[in-house]
Amino acid sequence: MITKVKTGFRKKDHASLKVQTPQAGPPDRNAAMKKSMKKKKKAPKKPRSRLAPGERSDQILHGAISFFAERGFGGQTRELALQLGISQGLLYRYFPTKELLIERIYEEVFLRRFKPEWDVNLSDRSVPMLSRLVGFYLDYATMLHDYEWGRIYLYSGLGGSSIARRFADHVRGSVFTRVIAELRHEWGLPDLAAKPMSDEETEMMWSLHGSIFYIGIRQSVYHVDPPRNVPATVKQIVESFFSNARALMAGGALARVQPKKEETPRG
Amino acid sequence: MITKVKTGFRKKDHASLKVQTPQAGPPDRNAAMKKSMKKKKKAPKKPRSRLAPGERSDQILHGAISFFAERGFGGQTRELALQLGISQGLLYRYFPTKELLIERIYEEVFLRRFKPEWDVNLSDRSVPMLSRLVGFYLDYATMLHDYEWGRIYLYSGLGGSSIARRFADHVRGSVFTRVIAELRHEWGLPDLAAKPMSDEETEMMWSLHGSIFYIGIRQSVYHVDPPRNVPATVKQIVESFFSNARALMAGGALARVQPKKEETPRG
DNA sequence: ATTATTATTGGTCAAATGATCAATAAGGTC
DNA sequence: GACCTTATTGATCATTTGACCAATAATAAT
Repeated sequence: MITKVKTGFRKKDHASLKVQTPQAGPPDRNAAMKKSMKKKKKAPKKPRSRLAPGERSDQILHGAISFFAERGFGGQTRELALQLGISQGLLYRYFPTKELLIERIYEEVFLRRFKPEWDVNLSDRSVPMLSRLVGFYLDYATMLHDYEWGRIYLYSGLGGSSIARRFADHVRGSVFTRVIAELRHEWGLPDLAAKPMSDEETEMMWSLHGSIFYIGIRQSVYHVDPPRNVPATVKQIVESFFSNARALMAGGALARVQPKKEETPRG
Repeated sequence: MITKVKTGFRKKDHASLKVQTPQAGPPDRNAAMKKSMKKKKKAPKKPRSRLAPGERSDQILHGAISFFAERGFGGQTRELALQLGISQGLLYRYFPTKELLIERIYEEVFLRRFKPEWDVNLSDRSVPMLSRLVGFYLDYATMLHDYEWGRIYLYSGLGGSSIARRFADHVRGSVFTRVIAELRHEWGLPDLAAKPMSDEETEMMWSLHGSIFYIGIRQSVYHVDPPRNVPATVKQIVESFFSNARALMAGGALARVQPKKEETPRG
């Protein structure tokens, strides 16, 4: 067996640790602790708490979401365990590898938070179009602006996980399509079956999505002050979108592509 | 000295390594190599290249930007060195710690790419306001849409570096202020000295910034297809902003705060 | 060519880190 | 209250990883 002596210090330590002065202070505190302390005053020896597997698993999962949202997926299992108040080994009883745990997090964060009623409400033509749009984005924004959701979404995308791409594709396929379909109907334009979504329409939607999501990014990533009144700001953005969209969709690509009668299949 | 025997395998290895079959093949290959192989056939023994300190330092810095943009700052110095084609130890001659290297990257990426002429051009009143605005954002967007810039900006923000926050503050203090000042002048509204930037104006600017930056994010983070024509899309976004801004600034907060007489200053 | 300078390498250290497991004890059952 | 099941712990392993350094060799100076 090897007696570890704790002599080396990484350069990093000098810079990042708050107070780590080699000279002065209790000399050789580490070695002293190793030898003398059998029962430590601190860490009041909390009794083992034994949870039902389901509960513990949930607790770990949600703790891990909060932990990895903060630290990124490079965060260490030991620290996660510490934050959860359990031993590190226990993590591996419920999640065989760190990677599997992360997969579960993706599932929980991305798949569980997309509400089916969004699609339904967006299509409810008994409600005025602008109200539907504002109502939807106000609710959708609560997901986009969620601290953990936003950070995990970015971390997963930066890390190259396909889940992020798939989520973006899903947004485009559901939200974008539904909104454009309803706007087309609202303004008496050809429906999507007759004329597929144009690049301009897609970009219009991305722009709307981006400006609303960015409200969350600037908070959760850059810690810049949020809008004084978030719902009012979202409403404002959606209203601006709505008023611009009409001109763009009616006079823009659609009008340019369809009529002209020389380019389209001859009659 | 301890003879390493390489018996254990991490779970991770089973999933990620391509071919690592313990049985079969040259037995005890590692130990064999240690003893027998002096000159290896592979790795054609490339001659040492000796660069001037300045050049090597630059090469490392730019290689590190590309490397960390891809892997995040958790990327390992060994792999960075491999990608650079130099030994890992050499990194430490030029950058005493990984942390210092990262600091230099921030400096290079954030401080060096903000062009002073942006501010000048935005204020050149001999050019029509909308042209100035479009021209500025087209150029500004090339920075915002740069793959490395975007990813490093996000990684630094997520990692908690204050540089990201400071950069955002700087954008607000320079770009936002300049644009609003010019728009106020353009439309005969009170200047910023008379009436400070309103929350609505600030949010309007964030919204514009967000939708343009998000074009970059969706590419560099989520690998979603970019707009067919990026400059045209940016131009479109700026034009929409411009047409909405007038109504918002004239009829919105400003009018409400300043004169309560008639909603709009003249009509 | 010979020598001096120093950029570069390869090997190594200590701590960090994902993973494993035998021993332990909490909580239910009878 | 004794017994049994198994959730939990703490120590430990093998590898990874930031950092360090003595030996080496590329280039300039003489």
